[in-house]
Amino acid sequence: MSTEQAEQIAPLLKALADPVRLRLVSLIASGEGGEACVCDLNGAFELTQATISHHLKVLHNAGILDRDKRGVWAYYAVRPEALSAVANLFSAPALMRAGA
Amino acid sequence: MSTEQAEQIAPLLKALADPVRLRLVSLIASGEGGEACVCDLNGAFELTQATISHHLKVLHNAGILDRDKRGVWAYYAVRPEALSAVANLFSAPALMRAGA
DNA sequence: TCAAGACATCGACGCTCGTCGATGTTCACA
DNA sequence: TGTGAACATCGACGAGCGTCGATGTCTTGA
Repeated sequence: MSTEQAEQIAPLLKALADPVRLRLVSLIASGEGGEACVCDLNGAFELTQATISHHLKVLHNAGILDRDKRGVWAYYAVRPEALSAVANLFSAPALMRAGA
Repeated sequence: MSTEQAEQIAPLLKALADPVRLRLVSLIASGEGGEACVCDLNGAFELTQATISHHLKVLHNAGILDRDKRGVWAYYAVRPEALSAVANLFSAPALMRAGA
């Protein structure tokens, strides 16, 4: 694994390396159509709306979530490519093995 | 995905969410017998020996690497279970889908 | 017994992160 | 036009992280 590859994938893992954000991704992925409304996500955590919004922004900036504003509501959807990129990285035979 | 699950997996991802540590795991996994000597790892980075030792400790504490001291040298080996746990998490159908 | 080497640990430094209250922005509806 | 609701952004705070030089610990071999 090259330095460039590592520096490309590390931010993805960094965005996912938080319990709240992991649950957010899980909730959104398991939502209807693979998406969820922020209004529903806010109630699932004992955290401020500002904090949830912050975590969603981090996931969005990392390319893990897509944002779609419909009227007053904002919907986030998971980008499956982002998650499969992580899955492939740690599956054999993958980049972690055979001197990739 | 439950809160407990998220709090259990997040530290694993956190340990891997660093370019240096990603390359360390890759180098060790691709080494002979899936292990590598610290003396060889030190030369692969433009970082202090103390910093490499610190990163190895983080990976060891997270359960990703096993440590084995042989005489003067220390060998680190990858625990495949740790990596496959991450791989399975982000593969469909996995915890991230179907309301797990 | 002593010196040198391999690796871990310590203490410190800037920087980033997670969280919050407060405020801003945009939309729907009266 | 104005009011309330949904969501984003801002500024600030304490805590944790990555890195370093210095030092400690352990092993080997002379």
